[in-house]
Amino acid sequence: MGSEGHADGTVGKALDVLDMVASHGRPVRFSDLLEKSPYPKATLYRFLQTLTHQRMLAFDDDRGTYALGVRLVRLAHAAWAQSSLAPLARPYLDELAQETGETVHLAQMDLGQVLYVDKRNAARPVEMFSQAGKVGPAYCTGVGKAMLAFMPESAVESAISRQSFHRFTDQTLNTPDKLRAELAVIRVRGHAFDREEHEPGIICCAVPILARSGRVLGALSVTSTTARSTLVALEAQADLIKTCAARIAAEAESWRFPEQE
Amino acid sequence: MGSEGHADGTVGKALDVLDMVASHGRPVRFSDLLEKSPYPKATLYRFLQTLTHQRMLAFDDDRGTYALGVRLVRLAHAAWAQSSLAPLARPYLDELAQETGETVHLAQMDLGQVLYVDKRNAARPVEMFSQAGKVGPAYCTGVGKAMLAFMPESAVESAISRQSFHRFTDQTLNTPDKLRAELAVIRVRGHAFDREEHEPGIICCAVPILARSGRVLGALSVTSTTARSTLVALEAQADLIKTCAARIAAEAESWRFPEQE
DNA sequence: CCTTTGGTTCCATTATGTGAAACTTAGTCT
DNA sequence: AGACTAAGTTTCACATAATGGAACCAAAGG
Repeated sequence: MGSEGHADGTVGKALDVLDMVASHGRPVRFSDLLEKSPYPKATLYRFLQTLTHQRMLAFDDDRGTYALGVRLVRLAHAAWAQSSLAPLARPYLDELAQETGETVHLAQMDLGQVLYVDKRNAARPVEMFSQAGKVGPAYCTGVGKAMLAFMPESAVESAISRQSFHRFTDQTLNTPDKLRAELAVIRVRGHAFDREEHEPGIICCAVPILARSGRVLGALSVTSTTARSTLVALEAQADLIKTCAARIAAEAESWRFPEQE
Repeated sequence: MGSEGHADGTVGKALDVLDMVASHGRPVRFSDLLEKSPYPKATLYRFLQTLTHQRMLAFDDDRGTYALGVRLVRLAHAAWAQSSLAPLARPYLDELAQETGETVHLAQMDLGQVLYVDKRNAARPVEMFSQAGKVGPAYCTGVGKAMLAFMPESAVESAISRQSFHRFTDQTLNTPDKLRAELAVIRVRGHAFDREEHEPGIICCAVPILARSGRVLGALSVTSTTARSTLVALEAQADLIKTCAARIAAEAESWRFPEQE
């Protein structure tokens, strides 16, 4: 949903419109947007024109609908490629997936939500935007809790205030207090579990990726199913995952200026 | 780079700045951008502030550099998911990759360039340049030529005028006329080859994905290496690829309104 | 033929963006 | 240290560009 407070300036509003189109999920007509938007007809119209002209949106002539444009996919590729974490973590993910034989996720925190930036699937070798770019809840995923546990107090509270605490399964930590207690445990243990808290049958073990300064760069997880593995078995891999995370962190740290020209 | 004519309005300029950051490839300092940009200091500064505040850019405090922000990755996921082609083509790509045992690409045309929107790796993975969101030249790739061959005259000429005709290999079609001649052949034959025109040792066979109206929706290709296969062997798969493309087209066509609410 | 719904254009008003210049650091040289 | 320079940030008078109510147009429906 939109309404993230104050959309500064014209660009802010335009991007807000972009988000509205995105959140609609499928191509959307002018009048549908008009209802959702706080902007008057003419204003919204102009934004859509501009964004379409800029290829951030694509207008389908036949159906009269707007959808997100290809320019975004281009930009996102660049964003992914020049992000500090994902590209350099690639070989490490490969290795970890190899060693564990399970699905591996790399995630970052974005505005209180978990943003998956890369993935290795046990079965399916290469997945792309179908998976990278996906967002998920922070309070009931391994990676989410791993990151929260090591973030500064203020950031954690801000993130907590953004959680829905929807009860996905009966294992879901559905109150701020339960979550805070869990985070304390994770902090000393060094790794987080997902005990079927988000999806029944899905379990995982996750660790944070920490810079030397202590700042949370992201998180790394190994996911399995109750049919195939157990929490105990996953915990046995915890050190392996931690080592991997440490190596990614080290690499990220040492990546100071690959020298220009 | 840049200079795509008229950056309409404030949003246009802001997006222009976004592209400048993207095209730089790695995190960029204010002064570097200042040099490249046509905007005066204060103006550029304000844009960067706004974009950063909107999380379209991320500012690295330690290094004082700007990079593309995570919001883009989110948006791109949505763009990919609601695009008409890529999500519904997924199972077909899986199948084609399975059947051929080779690398499969799905691409669309964007502003005279090839935009790869999905990919399946060969069982024996060949490390190549392409990934979703990546762009490539149209005049020397199989998918590019396949699409051009079936686009309306005016669109083709507009695209041709945007090509660099850089000679990547000695097989590269390096003039508009050579390309036009090749397109005519492709048009009757129904499929395009890449005869190591972009990368030495890399060959492919590509077909367009056409709507019933004749409009080009995208292209599909099977790629291999000269070490492992030949053009003749690839051509033997042409019908298979065409069938696959036809099925994707049919699905795209029938996808009229999955009915709302 | 008249009405409604959905989309596009006009244009006076005013908010917003603009950019030269002044200012504040942080860094370098002597 | 002190003086100089480069890099980044803020100010402010001004003009441009965004705003949105209202008028307009085009299909669909009665």
